[in-house]
Amino acid sequence: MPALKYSRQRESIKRFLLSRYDHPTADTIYLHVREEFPNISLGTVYRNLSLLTELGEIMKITTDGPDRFDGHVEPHSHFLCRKCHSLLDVHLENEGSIDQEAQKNFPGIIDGHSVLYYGTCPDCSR
Amino acid sequence: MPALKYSRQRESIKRFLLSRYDHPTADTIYLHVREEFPNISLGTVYRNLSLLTELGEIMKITTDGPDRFDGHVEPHSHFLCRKCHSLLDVHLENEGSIDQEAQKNFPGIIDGHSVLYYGTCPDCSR
DNA sequence: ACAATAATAATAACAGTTATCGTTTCCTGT
DNA sequence: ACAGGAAACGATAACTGTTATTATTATTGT
Repeated sequence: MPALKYSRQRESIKRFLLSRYDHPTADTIYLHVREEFPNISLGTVYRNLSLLTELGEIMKITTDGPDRFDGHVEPHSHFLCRKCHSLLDVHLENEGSIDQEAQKNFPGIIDGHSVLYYGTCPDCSR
Repeated sequence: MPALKYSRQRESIKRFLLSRYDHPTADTIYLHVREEFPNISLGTVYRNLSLLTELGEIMKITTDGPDRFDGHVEPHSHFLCRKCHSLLDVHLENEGSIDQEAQKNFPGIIDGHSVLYYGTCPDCSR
């Protein structure tokens, strides 16, 4: 693995994700960071999102449609609105014990999980 | 919505999924069904997988990489091996109460969920 | 058997993402 | 401060998985 080297673009991507709670897509991130770095490339955004995900500094959320990214890595779950496709945070009381619970009925080694809820978000349900 | 009309190809796809517990991808399904229908098209496979999913007769599992399909629709969760990418079933004791649990801390309407566990499968952990 | 229409096979188009490659930026040692 | 090496960049091509298009075939109701 090559030595990590600072980049202003990566810094900016991470700052943006930390300021947001709506789990933007790579494209949304690209459009935003472009205001600070007008000729950043979409490839740079993807490369840094992968790198930051590997480093554990951000979290990638795979759903139907494009991947979404979260700068807040404390364990929590997500909710996807079937109508407007907004992705919201859900904080479970037992987030920490989910793996052990499943481990009881499973012969392999469980070291993580992701939970995605579906339904209608507050805005769409009125 | 147009009236549903029988097709032998769709029947075959569903039969295959019911016989399997390894959650094959569209491509795997295509390769298999081709033994019975040598000139079935990959598009036909995708179209029928979407249709069967909408009808609730099968279940689509979105992960990193290609979508995978499950002919067994009783509520249950899944485990993805980080090493060999095999996808296995996990049966939780409280599968039915997961939505209500999360509903306590969430202002929208939750009507479903999907849980994906990560780790090392029995085969890979030795 | 016939007409209506859903489903098909073949293939093009598409979305999201990853890879390539020549140039720029960052870092380290002098 | 400067130079050399390597990581990161921007531009763009390539790739993967999936959906859309269209002319033909299969299914269904009369």
